Amino acid sequence: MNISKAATQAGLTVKTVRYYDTIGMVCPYQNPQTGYRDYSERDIAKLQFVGSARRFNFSIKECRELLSLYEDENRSSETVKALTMQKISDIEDRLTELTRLRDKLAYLASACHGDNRPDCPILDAFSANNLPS
Amino acid sequence: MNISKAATQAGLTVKTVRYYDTIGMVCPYQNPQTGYRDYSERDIAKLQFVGSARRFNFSIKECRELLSLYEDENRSSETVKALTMQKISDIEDRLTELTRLRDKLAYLASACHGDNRPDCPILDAFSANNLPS
DNA sequence: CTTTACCTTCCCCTTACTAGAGAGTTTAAA
DNA sequence: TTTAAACTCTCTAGTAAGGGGAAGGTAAAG
Repeated sequence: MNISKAATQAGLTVKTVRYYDTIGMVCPYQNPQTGYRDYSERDIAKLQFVGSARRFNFSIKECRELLSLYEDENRSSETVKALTMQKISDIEDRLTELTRLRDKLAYLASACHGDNRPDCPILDAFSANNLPS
Repeated sequence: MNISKAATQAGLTVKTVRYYDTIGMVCPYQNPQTGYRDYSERDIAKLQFVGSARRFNFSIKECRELLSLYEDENRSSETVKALTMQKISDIEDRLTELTRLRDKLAYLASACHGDNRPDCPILDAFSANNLPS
């Protein structure tokens, strides 16, 4: 299967699929005459797997780990679960941080009258360096 | 004031402060003999301002806009408020997305026994491409 | 046989810095 | 006064994860 069909099947762009080859993550057979890549069903499955994991916010490095577990017949689910729990924890930290950020900004916006007068609590807050934490 | 004191005052690293000079955001006087940067009080204020805005998740580009508003005596708070409201909206989109992501991962993790057996619902789910939305 | 739609590699661009090399400068101690 | 530490400078290269586009080869359809 050529690269654009492979990309479509996996819900990725051609650029991304080619990138996954160059970094050694999903490397299809490559015709030595033409240089064209030829994706097998197994390659497609791997691309789909990586695509899913990426959409779950796993980094390329983590995708590599997951992929090797995925390909390992003798794997245990222990490692995968640990990786996933860690990822959940990361996401929750990020959620906390973003929520706080939004609340701060909402507070500032509510205090800003938003008309043409030159005084502005938002800029003042940035400047004063005494933001509500 | 030398660069390391400037950085400390603004709660930034020396590298970052130097970077802000090279990209033309906060450019101090530079001694033509030694090449050493010399930060004025005004420069420090700008660094602090940018530091705050960055901590509020404003991009460098947005910081430039805010900075020009900050420096413009005739600015209106309208623009600043609009920028902030947009940023709040961006953050809320991101919150929604991350929450959904966490819920999906939590669901998968709960289905995974996480022991030494080789079967793993998480990997199966990534592979099957039929994830719960 | 030609046109169009692919494919390839190659290099630069992005964001917002960070790390480190190699060389010059300032400051404080001996 | 010398010397050594602690600064400073520029420059290059790297990060994550690809995107954009050029120059050139190839495949499939008419």
